[in-house]
Formats: sequence, structure tokens, C-alpha cells
Amino acid sequence: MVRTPCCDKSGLKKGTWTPEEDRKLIAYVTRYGCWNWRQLPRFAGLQRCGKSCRLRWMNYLRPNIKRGNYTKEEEETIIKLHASLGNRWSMIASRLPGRSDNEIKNHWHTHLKKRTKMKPKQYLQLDKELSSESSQCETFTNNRESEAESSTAADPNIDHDHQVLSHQILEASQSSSPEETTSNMNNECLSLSPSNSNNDYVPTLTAIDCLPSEDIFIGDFWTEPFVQDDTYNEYHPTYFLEGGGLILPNAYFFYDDGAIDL
DNA sequence: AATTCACTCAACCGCAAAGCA
DNA sequence: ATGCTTTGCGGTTGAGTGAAT
Repeated sequence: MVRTPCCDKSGLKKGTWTPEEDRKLIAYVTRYGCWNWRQLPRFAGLQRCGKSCRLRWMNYLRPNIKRGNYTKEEEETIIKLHASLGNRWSMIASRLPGRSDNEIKNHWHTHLKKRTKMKPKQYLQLDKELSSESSQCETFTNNRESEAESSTAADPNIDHDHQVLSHQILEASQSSSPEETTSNMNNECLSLSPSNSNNDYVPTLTAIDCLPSEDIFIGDFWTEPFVQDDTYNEYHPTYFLEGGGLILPNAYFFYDDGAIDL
């Protein structure tokens, strides 16, 4: 499924990402944000190009990312949007919170394309429906807000304290402008859920993103990103387990070399 | 049991757009 | 206005996997 690891002529590693590389990337981006993808791998201790790091983060490690298990509603949305927008996967992904453009593209090619070919009439009908929608380009922020709201307020599996905390974080996130909210990848709140039943490495991450930066980063990481951080106790990200639970911030530790103890 | 084949999807590549000096 | 750097996007590739033979 994945390419054989190899190196290009400049010594950069290619192919499958190892758990260790993932850890380094998670640790670095969680701590300092993605201030410069090109420089990031050097400081994060990764033998990868920035592009590869960005792609890995955006498609696999990013908080809130959903993987597989497409709902009927999601598939219908993809089909509608594709009828209207064509292969503009990033646009389509922006209306499906938690889904990456790459995954949607793959899902389209492997499942949905065939389906639409089999039902041309229905496909055209969906296209018509979409054209008549008044708010065709509602903001991504709205989607995210409603998603976050429903995931924290409506889920009976989340205990009350966690719901309160989640709501406070959500409110804090809403105080920033939409532009800041959608563009600031640094304000993401990361969670790591346990491995699967086979104890395989499965970096499942869910979170509420768009937190105000002051809730996450201590000091000025834009200008001093590599200052040794002795203030671990002041670093209080909140970790949301898939399904709604929370893990305490003290659940893992960062090391100076970018390693992360989970 | 061995082989073939189709499918899946993580990751790569090249290009264009955006940002900046 | 220009050129360089960085980011983002869409197309494509190819190894792993499971079903079929």
C-alpha cells in the first residue's frame, strides 16, 4: 500500500512514514505550530522535505481528521459538490470538516465515481438540487462550529465536566475572527487516542482546533521557537479522545529533541 | 497452495498561486 | 514590476491486500 522507503539524491527520506517520524512531527507541530513547512523538518529532526511533512500532517496527523467510514450524508455531499465543482477537491474538503482533499479524492475514484456512472439521472438530479441551494458557499467556520457544538453538547457519552470545558474552549475559539480561525493552523488542539486492539501504531487524532493561540503557546514561538521550554506546567492543551472523552495534558511529555512520550 | 488480478490509498510529483523583498 | 521562496492543489504512482482462479 505504501512505497518502499528510500532516499532521494539530497539525502531526504521518502516513502512510508514511521511511527517515530510521526511522533516527531506531532510533537513539533503541537508545540511550535507549522511556522514554515520548508524549515520545519530540519528543526523537528526529520529527514523529510517540507512538502512531505505538510502532506503527512494535513492528511493523516492533523487534529480532527476523520478516516474512512464515510456516512451516506458525506458521500451524498461529495457527489453533489463534485457535480457542481468538478475535481476541486480542496473546495469539496472544506465543506466536509475532518476530511482531507486527498482522502476525498481517493474515495471518489475508488467508490463514488462508479456509483455516479451507474446512476446518471440521479446524478443530474443531485446537481440540480445543488444549483438551487441558496447558500452554496457557506463558510467552513460554520460547519466547524456546528460540528464542534454537536460533538460536545449532544454526545451523551461525554460527562458533564468535559462538556463544560469543551464549551468554554469553543467559546474562546469563536472570539477570534473567521479569517484567523480558518487560516491559523497553529491554533490546533491535539489529541492522541490509544492504539487499536492489536496494539498497532494508529495515530488517531481528534480535537477542537481554532483555539486562541494564548491558550496553547507560551512565549513568542514565532520569534523564539527553539527556546528550551521549562514551563511544561504552563502548557495546557486539552486532548479530546475520539468519541468525546478528554485526556489530561500531563498524559505525555516533550523532549528537547522533539520526541514525545505518549 | 500458488498465482494472478483488481482494488485501495498513502505518498510523490509538477505546476500554479500567493507572499515577500 | 520583477524574481525568488513557500504553500497549496490536483493528477498520478505503485506497494500492499484480498478475492478469484
